[in-house]
Amino acid sequence: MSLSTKYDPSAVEEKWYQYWMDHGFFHSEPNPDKEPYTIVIPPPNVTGVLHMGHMLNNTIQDVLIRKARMEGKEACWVPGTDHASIATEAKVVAMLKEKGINKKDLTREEFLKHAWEWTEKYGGIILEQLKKLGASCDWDRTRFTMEESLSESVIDVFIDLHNKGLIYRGVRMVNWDPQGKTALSDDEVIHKEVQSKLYYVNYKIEGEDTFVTIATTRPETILGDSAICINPNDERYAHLKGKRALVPLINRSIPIIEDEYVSVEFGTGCLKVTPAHDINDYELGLKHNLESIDILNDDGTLNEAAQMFVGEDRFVVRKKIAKELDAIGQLNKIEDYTNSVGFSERTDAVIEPKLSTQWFLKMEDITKPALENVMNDEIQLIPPKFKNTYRHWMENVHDWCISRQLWWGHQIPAFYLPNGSYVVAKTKEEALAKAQEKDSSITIDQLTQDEDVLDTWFSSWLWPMSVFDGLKNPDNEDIKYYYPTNDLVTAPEILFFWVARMIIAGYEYRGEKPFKNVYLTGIVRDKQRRKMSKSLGNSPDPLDLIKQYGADGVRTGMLFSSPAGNDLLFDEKLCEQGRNFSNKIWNAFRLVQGWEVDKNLDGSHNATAIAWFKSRFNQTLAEVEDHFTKFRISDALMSIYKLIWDDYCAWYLEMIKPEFGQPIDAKTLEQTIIFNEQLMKLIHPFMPFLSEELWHELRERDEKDCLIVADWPKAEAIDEQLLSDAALAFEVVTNVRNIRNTKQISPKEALELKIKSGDFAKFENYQFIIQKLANVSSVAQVTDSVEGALTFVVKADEFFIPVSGSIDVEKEKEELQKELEYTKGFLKSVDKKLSNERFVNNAPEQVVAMEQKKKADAEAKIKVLEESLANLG
RNA sequence: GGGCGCUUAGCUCAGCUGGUUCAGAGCAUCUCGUUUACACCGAGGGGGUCGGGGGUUCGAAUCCCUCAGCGCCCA
Repeated sequence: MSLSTKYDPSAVEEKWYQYWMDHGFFHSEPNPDKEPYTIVIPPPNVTGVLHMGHMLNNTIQDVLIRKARMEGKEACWVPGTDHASIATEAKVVAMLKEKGINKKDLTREEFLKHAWEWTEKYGGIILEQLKKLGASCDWDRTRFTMEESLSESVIDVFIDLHNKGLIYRGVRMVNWDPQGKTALSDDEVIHKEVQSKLYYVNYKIEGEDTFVTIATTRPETILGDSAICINPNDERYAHLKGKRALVPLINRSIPIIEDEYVSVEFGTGCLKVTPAHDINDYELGLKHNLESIDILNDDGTLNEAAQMFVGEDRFVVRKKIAKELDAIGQLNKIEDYTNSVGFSERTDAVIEPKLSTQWFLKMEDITKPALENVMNDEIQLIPPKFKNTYRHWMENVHDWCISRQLWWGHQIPAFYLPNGSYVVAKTKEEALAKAQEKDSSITIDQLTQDEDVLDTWFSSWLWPMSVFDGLKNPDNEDIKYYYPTNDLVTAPEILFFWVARMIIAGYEYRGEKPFKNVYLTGIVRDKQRRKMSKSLGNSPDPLDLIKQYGADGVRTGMLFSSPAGNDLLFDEKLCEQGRNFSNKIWNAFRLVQGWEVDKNLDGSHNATAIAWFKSRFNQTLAEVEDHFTKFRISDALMSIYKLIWDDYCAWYLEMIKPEFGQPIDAKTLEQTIIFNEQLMKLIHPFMPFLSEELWHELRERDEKDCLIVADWPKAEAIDEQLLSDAALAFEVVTNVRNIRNTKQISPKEALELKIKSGDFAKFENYQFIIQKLANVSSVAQVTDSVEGALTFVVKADEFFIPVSGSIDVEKEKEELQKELEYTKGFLKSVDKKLSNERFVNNAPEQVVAMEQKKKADAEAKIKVLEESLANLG
């Protein structure tokens, strides 16, 4: 045997991936004779490198697409990347900074040139890494959200929605990063518990000589106060109703308003309201019609509106103002206090809630079909528990803030006229025409385009359509054939950001869902349940893992424990298990490959083994299909794992294996090779490389005869009787092995087996198998108990193994007695059920019949056990 | 504070609309084994009052209530 005892993935993975690519097996074209099966990849960020989350996500997609391809569908997996405005811009800014270039010193065009260079250099890395994993994407269809065609679609959609009156400009509180000078989305803000101080400040009541004390963590915002708020039910402050107070230091007169929002317990139970600098205060401000006084510049320094400390940083001012308040006797006290403060994910600056004008999309009506069609399962979320979460979000949806203060992205196609009004148009020329309708004297130089870009999600929500050019060219062959796509595999974290919005866009622009099923994977965590992250350094490098365990090993490792929607606690041991499995398959192949054929041999003794495995295979195949329809990918893998390891290797191959060095008959070998091929088909979606390698080792093949495009097996009839008879025979084998183990009899020592059974015929087909697997020299029927033998009982049959030495009669009796007692106890419980009239009357017939069978079996067994005991004396 | 979800063997998890798929799987563990495909292996074994309590039912891991612990989302 020339092949190594260990499977070496590195030798085959590269080879087959290249082969598949060279032969165009990943490529798909619309084919009316075939059913389409489409997946669009959740486009990873161009800034990204492959992490464990991608590994899981893309392994699942590859499993689905490979299975569909084998099933004869026109399988199309569209890959691509996402331009990721904020992340990419931050990377490029940092890169420029290292080169000593400040973004501020660049024009927009200059900056974008750098950004494109960066993207071209690094943007494709993650897709290259996916190839190592084995991802069978149609690389000819690779898309990028910023490429021309997709960008045009984004702009068209903006214009269209604006024309429909769904896009508007409005003021909103955003998370402002004063260092990055941009608004951040909520998920780019990291909240940390911080040790800070609670300042108790006295506000003078206007026209009186009294004070009211208010606690705040941010005394610098006092300068932007526009009201004081008390709880109308708070009797302590009832005397303040309808009065006014004076803002300390600047003596601005502000109203004292009443709102139940104020917590009576917190602080002093009295709240200062700064609508421009706190989201809750902003809401209060809207409700009570208060003035918003924005006292901060974009860089976090105070502006003219603050009247004091103009140009100084917010944190410097915080200290100074405390001193000043103290000096004039209006600082009551300072307490230590722990609160949650938001920090920018990118710059680590403290986030400033800030009012600004942004673009919004009205969500109320446009979301209706998206909600309805998930609720009625037209689109299925897997697992379905996410339906609730989805509904909750959709029913409470806020308008979508779609503008970002960045340059990298799709620039908003709005053009401002000198008078501050604006027109929305695809180009500056079109904008001019529209502007001139308003004012014929406008020239093109007087138009300025909005500086901001659109939220990245505003392009990725079109992804399932735009990758097929379905927006610009809605009747093209691709979109008609591939849309709606079949399955989307993504993380629950972006159910709203992305999935929901794709559904919205799908119905808005094609009147049709973008996909049928949404498979939500879990988050990959480490053994301590911590999310894997770069900053924690707890994530293994996927490419290292692939080197160590092989792509097949890592793929199966990821899938061994990843039920839909549940987090995956990653452990390298899982990859090790995957690698061991690869090796097991490899060695099973080595065994078969090493057999010589003797054409004169009669293999009829293997007929039972072959028939059994056939049924077992089909039984498992049915199970696997069932798991797949429910997206139980882990379970499908586990079924195949057990079929290969337990049924094929441990049972089947052991049954048919010739004596060492002996040849095998042609028929058995051929059948075994067929089985091996069938198994490679089943495992191929999970372990594409090893299975393809063995596919070609098992037989000489034509150039295009590859497993990746082989036919997926079709389930055939299962012989249930055969399977249950075999299970019985296996139980006999296990019992004999167990006796060897407990009695310390060497596996090399052949034993005799005598069976006392009312139905010996059922063992006849299995005689050969039992002999071989249990190392039994003969299987014989007896009518009487055998003296001086070890015994065991299976069902109602008694088995004897005569042994040469003396046997410990007492110990044998003890064991039989134990089993007898257990069976009697079992019978008692069954009897109890059956004697319960209400059970017999109410339970379904089937259940009652089952109980009656249990009773009969138990009684038969008891009889045999009692006889055995009697025989032992 | 509002909403959703989880708790089953040492670990990770199955267990659909109550009844042989009912107490399961994989891993880990223990015993034995350098047999001739594989020690990245083989054979065999042990291990759980299904988070606690209560209820509905002939029958509950499964349905209802309640308590405890944990997690996530929104504010």
